[in-house]
Amino acid sequence: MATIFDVARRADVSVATVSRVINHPGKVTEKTRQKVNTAMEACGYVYNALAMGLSTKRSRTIGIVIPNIINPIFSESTRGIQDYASEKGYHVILVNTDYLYEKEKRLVNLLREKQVEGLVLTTNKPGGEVVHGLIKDEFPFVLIYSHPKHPGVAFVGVDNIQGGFRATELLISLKHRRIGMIALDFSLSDRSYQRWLGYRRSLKKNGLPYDPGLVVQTEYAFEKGEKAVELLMGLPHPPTAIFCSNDILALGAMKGFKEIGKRIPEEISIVGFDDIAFSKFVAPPLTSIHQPAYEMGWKATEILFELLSKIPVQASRHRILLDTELAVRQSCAPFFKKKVKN
Amino acid sequence: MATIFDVARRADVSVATVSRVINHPGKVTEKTRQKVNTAMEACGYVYNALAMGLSTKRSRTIGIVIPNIINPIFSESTRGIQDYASEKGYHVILVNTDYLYEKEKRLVNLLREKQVEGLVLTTNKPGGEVVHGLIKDEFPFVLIYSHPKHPGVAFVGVDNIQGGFRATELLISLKHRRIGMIALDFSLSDRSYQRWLGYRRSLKKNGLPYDPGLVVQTEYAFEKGEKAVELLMGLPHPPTAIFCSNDILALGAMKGFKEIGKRIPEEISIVGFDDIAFSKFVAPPLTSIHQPAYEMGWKATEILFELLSKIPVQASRHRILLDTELAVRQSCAPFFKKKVKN
DNA sequence: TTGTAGGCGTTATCAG
DNA sequence: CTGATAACGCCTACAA
Repeated sequence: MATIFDVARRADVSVATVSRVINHPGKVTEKTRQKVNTAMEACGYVYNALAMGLSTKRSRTIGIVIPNIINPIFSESTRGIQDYASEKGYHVILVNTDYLYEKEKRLVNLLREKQVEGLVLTTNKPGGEVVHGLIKDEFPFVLIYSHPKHPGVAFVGVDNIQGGFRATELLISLKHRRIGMIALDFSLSDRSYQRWLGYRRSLKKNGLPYDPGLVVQTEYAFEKGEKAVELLMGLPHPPTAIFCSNDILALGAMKGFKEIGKRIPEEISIVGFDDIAFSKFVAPPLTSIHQPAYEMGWKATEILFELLSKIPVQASRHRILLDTELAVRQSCAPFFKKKVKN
Repeated sequence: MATIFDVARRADVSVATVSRVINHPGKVTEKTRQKVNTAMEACGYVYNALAMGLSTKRSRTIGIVIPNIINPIFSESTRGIQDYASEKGYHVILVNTDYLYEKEKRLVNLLREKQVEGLVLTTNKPGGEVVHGLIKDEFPFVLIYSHPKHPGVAFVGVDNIQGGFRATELLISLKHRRIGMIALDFSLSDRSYQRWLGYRRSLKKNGLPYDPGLVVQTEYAFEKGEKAVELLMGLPHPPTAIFCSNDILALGAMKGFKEIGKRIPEEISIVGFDDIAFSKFVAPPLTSIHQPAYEMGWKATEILFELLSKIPVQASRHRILLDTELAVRQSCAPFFKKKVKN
């Protein structure tokens, strides 16, 4: 591969000059610039951004850590991150944790070894050692989706407790009294736990008893939502409505209900969380708590770049809480008490 | 930041030794290894993979070029790529072209500047200059989704012509005679063009006339599919069935039909292409041509690593055609001729 | 405006 | 088994 050196020789200038035409074309005569450019063409020169990174200690790369790119909510925020980063001339390295904290830990380290300048991090333990390590080393990062426990940490997200609360309020307003929840295992996702907190708060506010038997924690997959339905409907006193901590589980649950012949929303109401683009197309259209994922990614990256610029900004500007919206669709209906057989 | 040098000083060994315990721990005494490891701990050493890349000329990074990570078909293949790469200790840099060739060209260059060792490329012009440039420079890459014109180029994909053919055959077997197509603009996507070829082939085989008015080329977006419906249904002699070149357009089209009160499949049949995970959940479940996207990504990366290993393999092993499958669901129904009013 | 030379953090070769 | 040292390709004072 041709290097800056080869180009220099060919153009009969110094490497410094070549470097200049690359980085500060203004600081070079038109004539020499031309010479250098044609020399570059001639030897098929390809700039080596690695060497640049080593030399300047700026890789122009950031890392994105998410649970799983397959989940549309994460592809949306990823796209938001990429679009902002790319405007700044940065690239992204993308890794998936599959909600596994050990993997998250390992990947964050690998990303740091790759010299990413900063991280947009979706963590499963906002108070965990990954975040603490980053803080200790003053490594630039911004959390998305989860709220950091630590006050100085930048983040962009929605109020998950409030989201869970809203979802449940809707169901209760529809006269449902036995409301189940299918949640991502709390050990896997802090967001899921928060949403459950909101669910409980709503129950409490409305004087409804909390029945732990109505909450099933599971893993991330359509099938898991499906399975959860079996479990829930096998109960002696099954729920008439279900809140799912994400849309994937909700879709799985819907499938599960259809399979056992339960009609949605006549016999069972469902509300999801995330409001991925597809939720409005499913049958019936899924009621869900909307998160502005693209915007979250974009904003997070905006903040990350502020952090990188090292010009100090008030920490308050680094904690952004976007609004969730309740997207009401046809997967929920009022509950009518059936006649009780004697 | 602590470097290998700091560690060496602290452990009272040479940098060479430190490097050894990192890369070939076997070639070092247990004792010195311990010394070095504790020294690394002590100064919070973080390995610099950039420097390694410069020195070894291996960045342990590959590039992924796709139109848009938002499209689930691409997140699936991306995940397949990532999973294989990560098994080999590689990371990926992901970029979106938005089906824009200029962008593709620019991004491929940037990726090469970042010294990615290879590329898994989704191109819009398999015979274009991007691919040719790569070939000329003997840069390792494998194409996915599209078929290269050039014989030596590695690729993994499905037979798009056959896919389009199958979709259309299904519709024809259901007695449809006016079959429209909503396609991604051929200038944007070579796949779309191929699928159209298959569509035409099927028409021809069945002795149906080809009506260009029934084919609308558009951009990638739900709304574009929706718009296309207006256009098609405004025709004096509108279609009774529609083949869409991808599921996103199909979902948009379905929405469009619902909005004008056309029932699917009773009044209009629809078949898509890609069979993304969500297509089975929509209303009605979408008939679609299934592409094994995850597997395509995985296989493509497998091949890429063979290419990287420089051990020569038969080119034939580098051209993989996976099977499409026709996933028949409820968005298609037989066409019954309506009574003609006199 | 242009050139010289040292440094960025690793690896790898070659001695010891 | 360990150490010294020259690359790797680029950037950036500092000089000229």
